[in-house]
Formats: sequence, structure tokens, C-alpha cells
Amino acid sequence: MGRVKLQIKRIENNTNRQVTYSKRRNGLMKKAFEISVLCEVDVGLLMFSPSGRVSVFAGNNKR
Amino acid sequence: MGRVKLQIKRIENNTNRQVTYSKRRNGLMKKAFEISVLCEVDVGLLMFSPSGRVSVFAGNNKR
DNA sequence: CAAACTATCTATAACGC
DNA sequence: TGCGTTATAGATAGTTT
Repeated sequence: MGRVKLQIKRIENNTNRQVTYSKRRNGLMKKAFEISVLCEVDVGLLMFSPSGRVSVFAGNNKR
Repeated sequence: MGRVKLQIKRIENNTNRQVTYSKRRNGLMKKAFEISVLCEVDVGLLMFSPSGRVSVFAGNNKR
């Protein structure tokens, strides 16, 4: 997506890599939430950022 | 996406819910892979389908 | 610097075989 | 039932504020 097609390889620029991480992390969490609701499945998603922060999403159909 | 705007709620039709699960599961795994490479982060993704099957993605930047 | 914008790319809902 | 196509909604790379 975006203005240009992006090659799937490590983003060398530190700032840009961090910005992209923030954006895509949000998108990935949203997608995980959506599939858990739409399809009534249990989903667990874990991301460990280079800075040591962890993002977690857990969606389950029992709620 | 798709032909119509989709409400984020359980898909009632069993067949359609299964089809949507297959498609979105693939999309979600791909996204997880991409963020792990682009941003050099460790990512774990787990999905438990209603039929009992489990899908796992694990991407880490040590490889 | 981070938040918002927007042009463009990608994912996917409905459809067709 | 499953796989490929098409039209469109959604995500996002680069830009602007």
C-alpha cells in the first residue's frame, strides 16, 4: 500500500522503521481483532519491538 | 474491503464464515511476516479455528 | 517530533467457473 | 466445495502541517 510498492526487507532507516512498526502494529492488531469477531476464533498475537516493548492482542470467542 | 462494507460482527452463515476465516488467516499471517522482516521484530501469531485446527506463525529477526 | 493527510497499493467480499 | 476473478473497501508510504 502507500505511495510506492515496498520491498519486503529490513527498513534500514531507524526512524522510518520505527514509524512503520507503529503503523503496521496497529493494522495487524485490528486485523487480529476482526478475524476473532467475524469468524469466532481464538487469536493470540505477540510482538516484541527492538526497544523491548511488547504488544499483545488476545481475542477469544467466549466473551 | 471487498464489494461491500463489512460490519465487524460474527458471520452467521457457516460456510461463509469458514471461507472468510481461510482468506483472512492467510492475510494475517502474511502481514505478520512482513512486519517481522520490515521492522526486524519478533512476532508470534496463534489462531485456533472452531474446528480445532491451530495456525501458527513465528517470525524472528535472528534468522 | 508527532499527528494528519492523501495518493496509491493491498486485501478481500461477492461473484463466476 | 473449492479456486480464480473483479470491484471496492481498507491499509499504509511518503508528504504535509
